[in-house]
Amino acid sequence: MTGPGRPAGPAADTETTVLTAALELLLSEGAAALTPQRLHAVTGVARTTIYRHWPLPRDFLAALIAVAPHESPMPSGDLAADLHAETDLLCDRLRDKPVGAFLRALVTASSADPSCTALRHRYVNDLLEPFRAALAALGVADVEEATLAIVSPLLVDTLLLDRRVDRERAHHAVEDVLARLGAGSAR
Amino acid sequence: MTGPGRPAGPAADTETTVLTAALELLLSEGAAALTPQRLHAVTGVARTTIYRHWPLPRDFLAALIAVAPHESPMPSGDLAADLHAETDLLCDRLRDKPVGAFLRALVTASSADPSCTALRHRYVNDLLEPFRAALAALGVADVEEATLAIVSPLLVDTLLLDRRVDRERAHHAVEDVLARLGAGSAR
Amino acid sequence: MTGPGRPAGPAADTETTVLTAALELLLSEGAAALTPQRLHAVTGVARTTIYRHWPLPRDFLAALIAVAPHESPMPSGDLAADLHAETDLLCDRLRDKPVGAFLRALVTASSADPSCTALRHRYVNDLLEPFRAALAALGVADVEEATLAIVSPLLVDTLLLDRRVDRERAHHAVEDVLARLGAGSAR
Amino acid sequence: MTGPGRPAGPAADTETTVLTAALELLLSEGAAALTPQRLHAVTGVARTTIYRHWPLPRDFLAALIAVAPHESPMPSGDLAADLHAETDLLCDRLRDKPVGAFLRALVTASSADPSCTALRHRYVNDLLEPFRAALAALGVADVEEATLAIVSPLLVDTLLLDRRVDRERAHHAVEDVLARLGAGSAR
DNA sequence: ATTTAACCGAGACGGTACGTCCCGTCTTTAC
DNA sequence: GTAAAGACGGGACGTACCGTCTCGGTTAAAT
Repeated sequence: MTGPGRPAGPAADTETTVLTAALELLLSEGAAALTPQRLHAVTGVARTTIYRHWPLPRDFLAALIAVAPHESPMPSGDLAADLHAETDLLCDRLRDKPVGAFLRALVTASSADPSCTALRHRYVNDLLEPFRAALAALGVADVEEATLAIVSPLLVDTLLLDRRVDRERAHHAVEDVLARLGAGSAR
Repeated sequence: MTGPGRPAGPAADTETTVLTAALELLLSEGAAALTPQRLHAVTGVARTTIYRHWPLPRDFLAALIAVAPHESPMPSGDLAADLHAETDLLCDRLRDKPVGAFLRALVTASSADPSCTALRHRYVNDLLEPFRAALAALGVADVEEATLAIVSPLLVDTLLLDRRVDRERAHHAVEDVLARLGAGSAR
Repeated sequence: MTGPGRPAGPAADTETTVLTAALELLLSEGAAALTPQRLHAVTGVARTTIYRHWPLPRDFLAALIAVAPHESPMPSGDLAADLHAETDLLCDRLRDKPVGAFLRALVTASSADPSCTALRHRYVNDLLEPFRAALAALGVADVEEATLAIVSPLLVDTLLLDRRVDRERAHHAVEDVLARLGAGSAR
Repeated sequence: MTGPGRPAGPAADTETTVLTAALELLLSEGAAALTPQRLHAVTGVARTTIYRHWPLPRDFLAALIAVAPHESPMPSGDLAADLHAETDLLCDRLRDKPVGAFLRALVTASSADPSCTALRHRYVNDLLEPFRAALAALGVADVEEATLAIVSPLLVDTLLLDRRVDRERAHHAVEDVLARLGAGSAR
């Protein structure tokens, strides 16, 4: 219905103001701080307005994830090299980048709101996807096992042990997978 | 109306009553439900009493972990067989046993209360310790890497992807480690 | 269960609702009943709302006193007659009118919260003021002494002895003051 | 920590210990502070013990009043002089002596606990009694009116206006009563 | 130019939970 | 019998958020 009146002018930059602050809050204080009250206090945007834009708590996380860049910078030719590059990228994103905070936030949020688990699955799968693709292209037998063999130590180090990811071990794991691949194909 | 004053009769064993209910709550509704109010509603124990016993939220988790059994039932002779047994045990504990819930709870809790991270580290390390010990006894070069190679896929499956642990892949990972050990010693 | 959120419809006039009930409570149960909890139970207004309007206990008393009428209905010509009329009015207000309850409440409240003493002084002085003015107009030597000679027996009867004020004695006291005035001027 | 159980040695004189502290508390913080909890904190006497000795809050006040000395130091011969002496005594007791605090406490307490009003009446009447007796002996017509004419200004000054009693005015009131008596008897 | 819809701000309100404090009763242990 | 220590249920307190709703004011199209 387009009667007389102002059509959907996306109007102010409220959204970006709030989401920027939301990201800062998420990184500095965790997912529990992502509350309308808190965002109002930080941004000055009225509480009412925030509720209008993101009625449910999970909407903040969803919006943040939607905004976050998913760049997979890998148009190389060498499949093995690509795998190493992808590993390097993930290590970077897990260190001081929002990925670690996002993972914690998603675990926390879905413990309170089951409707967040889907979000969490999507986010983790988006992290794993490049590895699955690369390993599938390499002809690995059990793609999922190989993917987790490379990625899961990094996640556990970050999420459960608060250790900095060990780049060397990560590449070592990649080489193991590739070695097993060669041995298998050579057999 | 029961009027003021302590109820007559010998006091019920408050601690076990509450902790039992707390465990049930943790398993059924997650860490966010582990609140004095909720425990009062479930157990009938007065809110005040609960605060008296566990003044801080983290005290519930600490008490539950302290109570939970840490049985490591493995006095076998064959080191490799022991590793497989330990793996089986962990798979069991991650399925329908409290371990998964504990991990989620610890991640959630330490996101709100930094003083819980120490608890989380201790708990995860207690999970990893048997593997570290077994692999060290076997003479593995990088014990930590091998431990995570076996355990971390299981944790990621449980914690982030809500998939049931894949026992077969777990044992496969154990064999890979053992095979690499043999190859390394043969080299 | 009505769910969260503000109830629909234009908000009832909360302030008058609560203050009316507060006055009734004060008269029927004394100052100790003037508590947010109690007012919530009586009026149905949410406890939170009550705290928003009157954050401190003394705010109830202040609001009630501010609302209570301070009518001094006396534009007569005969000064002596005016004094008797004022005395009658005070006797009325001390019987079954809120003044007695206010006095008790103010004594009670200022025993717990010293910031109420100022309120009490103001209230008592407002009671005494008409007498001071009338006696000053009559040229009484020690206005304060004469004022208290008339008023204080009434206050003590009401406040300390729970006796109904004795109108006859009050007027007798007025006449004594006037007589002494005549004797003094005649001397 | 000495653990539960009655401590060794002959029990200290609990009653006087507690009542002494109670008096101090009453004078320094008002009647609202006369609570078992508070007295335990001050005296170290176990809460249980305090409840056993004074089950109701009003029991503290009753005990304190019972202990307080009611000395009426007046074996003179001259009735008028005795009245002035009694007035002086009351002025003294209302200044920095417990009487003022007792009065406030009794008003406060009876606003919460109606069973205290009887106590209050008794206490006030004990204050008035010497005056009533003296005035009756002098043959005053309306004893009650004369009593209040002398005493009530002092009480109002102390209780409602927080002013120091005006000794001069008090004696002036006494003389007024005596003068009226002479005039009446001379008529 | 005037309508008209979309948006924002400020704030009131009912409600739930929190963590604390105190109350008054009861138990247990010790003298 | 009396005292101390302490556990317990209960009630109230004051605070913090939450989520909903009302009421104005502004702005930018569309008529």
